[in-house]
Amino acid sequence: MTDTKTGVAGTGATSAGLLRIQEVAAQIGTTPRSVRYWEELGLLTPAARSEGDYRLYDTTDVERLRFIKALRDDAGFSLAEIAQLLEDEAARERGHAAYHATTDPGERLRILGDRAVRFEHQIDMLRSKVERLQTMVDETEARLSRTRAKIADLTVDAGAAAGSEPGR
Amino acid sequence: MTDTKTGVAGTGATSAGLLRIQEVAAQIGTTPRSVRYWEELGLLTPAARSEGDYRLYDTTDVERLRFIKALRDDAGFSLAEIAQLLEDEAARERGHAAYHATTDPGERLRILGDRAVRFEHQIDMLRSKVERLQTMVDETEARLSRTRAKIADLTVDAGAAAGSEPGR
DNA sequence: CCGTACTTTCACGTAAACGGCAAGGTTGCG
DNA sequence: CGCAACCTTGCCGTTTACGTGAAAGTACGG
Repeated sequence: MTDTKTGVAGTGATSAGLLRIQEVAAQIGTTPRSVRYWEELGLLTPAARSEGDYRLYDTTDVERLRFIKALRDDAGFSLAEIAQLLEDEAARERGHAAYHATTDPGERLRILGDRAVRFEHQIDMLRSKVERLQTMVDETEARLSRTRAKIADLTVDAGAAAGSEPGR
Repeated sequence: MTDTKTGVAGTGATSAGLLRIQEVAAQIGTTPRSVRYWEELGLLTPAARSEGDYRLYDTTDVERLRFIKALRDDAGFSLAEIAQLLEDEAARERGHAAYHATTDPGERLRILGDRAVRFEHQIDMLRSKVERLQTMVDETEARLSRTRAKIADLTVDAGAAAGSEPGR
């Protein structure tokens, strides 16, 4: 029962922990077409290809795809904006390779510093969106409060006497 | 200098506090075309037309348009979703008229209750989006922390001796 | 080795959300 | 009343983010 992905034919991934496009698409809740399109826009690179040129994805790819989807669905960023944010991520990945390529502590510190700056940038973008959204929530809650106040007034009026018009 | 909107010809609005499409568009930061399109989708109704069929907007219209824009830009909702949320708002407006049309406290309570429910619905939608966004912020912050920890380690290493590889 | 399901690239189709233009009517200062 | 600037309703064009085949290759259990 742990084998949800195999379906009918194929073990899913050739032999390693690599998945084919349909499976990753299903895992993150999208379609193979979208994943290919995202790749076409430079949002990710399949990490590997099979003998017959099948796209093969590893866990970091899946994470990345999930992040993309979240940025699109939850944050409402356009793929172009996401491309900006992931240009950062891509640089980070390349930085990861460079990081292990060097032993120079100074170089490593520079790479890590860059990475931190990129994260801070992402956080800023997300936070500003959270704040604006929160403002909308607050405003709507204020309206709700006013409506509830009116309801309370009316309820009291109904319970007691029917005098003059209250908040008008 | 307080007359930013008039431009060259016209007082902007015929005589009352009503504005023409270009001015409201400018005020909320969009184009007349978009405003007309939003109207076409049923997101709002111009509230008034001039003698020559010019669209005329009042302050509540502007508020509504601002809300629409915020939902689109900040919350990232599609116009279709906004239409859903504003179907509520539209009902609210109609409810407003109905509210003043009746004197029956029971009827008024029902109308206010409906309004409150609509607001709650809107708040729920916005809040769930805030939460998902906040999760993304948290995750990114976690990564930032880890990166900073690495930096600290490296800095200590550099300041002291170069022993074995730390967190690896 | 065979059949079926999955995958590839190419290409065209589409819904959403407008942009832009045309042809004609409106406003309103001068 | 004249004319510049703005508005109206079409209507077609464009960008984004995919959907949907078509034609051909691949993976693999039987």
